[in-house]
Amino acid sequence: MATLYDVAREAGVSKTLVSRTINHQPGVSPENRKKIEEAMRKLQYTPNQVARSLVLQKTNIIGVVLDSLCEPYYFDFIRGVENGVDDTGLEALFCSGRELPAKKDRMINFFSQGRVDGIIIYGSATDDISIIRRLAKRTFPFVIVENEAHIEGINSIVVDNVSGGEMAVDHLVSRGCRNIWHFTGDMKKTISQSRKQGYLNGMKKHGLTVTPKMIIESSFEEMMGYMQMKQLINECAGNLPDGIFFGADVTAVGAVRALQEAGIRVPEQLKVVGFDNDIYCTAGKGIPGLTTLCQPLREMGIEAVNILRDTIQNPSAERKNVLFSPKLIIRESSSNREEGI
Amino acid sequence: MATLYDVAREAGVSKTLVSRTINHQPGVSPENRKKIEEAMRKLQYTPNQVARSLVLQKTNIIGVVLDSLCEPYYFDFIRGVENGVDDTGLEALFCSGRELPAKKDRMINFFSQGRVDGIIIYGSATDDISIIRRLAKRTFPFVIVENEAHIEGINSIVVDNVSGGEMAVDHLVSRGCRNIWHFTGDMKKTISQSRKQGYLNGMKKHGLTVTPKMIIESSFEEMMGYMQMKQLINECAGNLPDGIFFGADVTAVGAVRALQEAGIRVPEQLKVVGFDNDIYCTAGKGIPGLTTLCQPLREMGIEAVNILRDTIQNPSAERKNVLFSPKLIIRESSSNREEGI
DNA sequence: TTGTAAGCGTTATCAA
DNA sequence: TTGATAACGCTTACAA
Repeated sequence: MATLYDVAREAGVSKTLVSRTINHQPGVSPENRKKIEEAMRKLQYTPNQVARSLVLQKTNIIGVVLDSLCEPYYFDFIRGVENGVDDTGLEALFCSGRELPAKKDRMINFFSQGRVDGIIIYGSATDDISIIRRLAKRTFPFVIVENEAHIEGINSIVVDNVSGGEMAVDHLVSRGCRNIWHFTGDMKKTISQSRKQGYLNGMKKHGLTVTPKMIIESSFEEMMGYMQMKQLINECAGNLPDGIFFGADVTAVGAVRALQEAGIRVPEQLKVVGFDNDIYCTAGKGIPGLTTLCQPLREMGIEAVNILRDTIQNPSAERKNVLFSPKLIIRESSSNREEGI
Repeated sequence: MATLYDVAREAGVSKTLVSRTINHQPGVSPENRKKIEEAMRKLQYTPNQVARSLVLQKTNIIGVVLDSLCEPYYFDFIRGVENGVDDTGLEALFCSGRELPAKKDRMINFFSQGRVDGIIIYGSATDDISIIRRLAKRTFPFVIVENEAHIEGINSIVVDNVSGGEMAVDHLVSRGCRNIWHFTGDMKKTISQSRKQGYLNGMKKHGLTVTPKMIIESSFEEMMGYMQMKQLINECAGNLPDGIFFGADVTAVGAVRALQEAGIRVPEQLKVVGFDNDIYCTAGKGIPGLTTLCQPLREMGIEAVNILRDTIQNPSAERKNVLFSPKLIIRESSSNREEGI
């Protein structure tokens, strides 16, 4: 690979002039500029960005660490990040922690050793919190998204999952439900904990009592929702709830399938609210449209980039904590058909 | 950010010893090693990998450029790449060209300016070929995947799409079809061109004539398949084919939906073969299991990493061209129910 | 307009 | 075992 020095020699000028030519700076005579451009072409010169990053002390890259790159759930967030860097001169590079805390730690370290100007860390695993805490001790710019880690002095973007849970209960109550149960998400994620808290708050607000059996600890897997619902149908026979709030759409989809198989009609006998507006997991599944809480993931991706840019530009500026509100999307799974709603 | 020099000063030793300590090299007395480690901790020292990359002339990164990061189709390939770099000391960083040739060009340039040791370029757009040709003129290590670009002296990994098309026709013929039509994929992708060629080869082999109306130029969109099939049903009324080979599952899914709506039974009246084994687009769609040609995308991802590692290690070695075979997966959409197959 | 030289944060060679 | 010192490929005062 030809270097800037090679070009200078070939063109018979100093490195300074070549550097200026590359960077479209003034102070090069037209003749020399032409000679240099010719030399660059002849030698197939490409500037070495690593050397450039070293002297400029910036890479113009932001690193994005997700839990997985093989999960449609992240698509909107990824799009947001991609749109966020558009026309900023930055590029976003993505990698995944593959749902393993050690791997995520590794990727965060990888990036933070000067390889990028800042990091976006997506995910809400409680295991991540110590990793984040460690990173927070340094001055490296980063922003966490989704994790309600409650760490002082770091950038964060979260959805108000507690109020989302409350909204779900409010909605079910408004549709006439009184016996509302909750399937949690994976409780090792802070979002699941908050959504559960929202459920509890909502129930309390409406004067509805919650007993332990009304809360089913589930996960973010369709099969889990299916199996647990199936078991519930067996165990509770005639004592099923009239409404269920699921910590995630994917769980709801599995559970609704179990209900359908058992001949229990949704929403007539049991109303359902999910979380995430996960169109990939609901599309074409032959289940009623799922009422759900939608997170503005694309906007969050854009905002993550913006916040990070601010911190990179002004590292001593105060960190930001942004709270987005989920939006209730009402569909068939919670409708009152008999009332024509 | 503290530098190696800061650590050396703090520990009262030379940079050499600090460097050796970081890299776990011999030649440091235990006392000094301890002092240095303490200083590193105290200063929260993190080695600057950009500086390291500059002097070592390698980054230990491989860049992966996809057409999109928001497309489940790539999941298996991504997994393959992730598995491929495991335990190699390399990391894979992903980005997307967002289906725009200019953007893809930009990302390839971005990577190839010394920011990574090698690039995996996925996609078969004909627009990409000039980009690749340009990159091929340089010595930068890369491997293209999927694109049958027929460029000398570069690494490539492709699936034998021609033979895939032939296999599809063979299979339909073996199931009694004689009037077999073809919905192409996006014809701006080389894979679509090859699959069409395979269809033509197969038809010829079996002595079946192909007229222009039997080939429908389609795309990789479900809606496109749906609309075109609908139109075909209107136009051809009683003259529909008895078998269709689709250049992609996603198109097939749309078309089958149109057939179902028109009361045309698959596979009884019309047998269908797709391409890609795209479980995300077929799952739970309430259509019969789709007979399809499966590409070993995960293996291809692993192989891409391996080939790239070889080229990085030995840049003067001959480039490799690897051909994977698609595998026919027989499902209900092409079954002979009356014969009990 | 031009070129010299210092420096970015590392590694590595070579004396001491 | 140590520590100068010269790279790596670039940018940027500063001087000419």
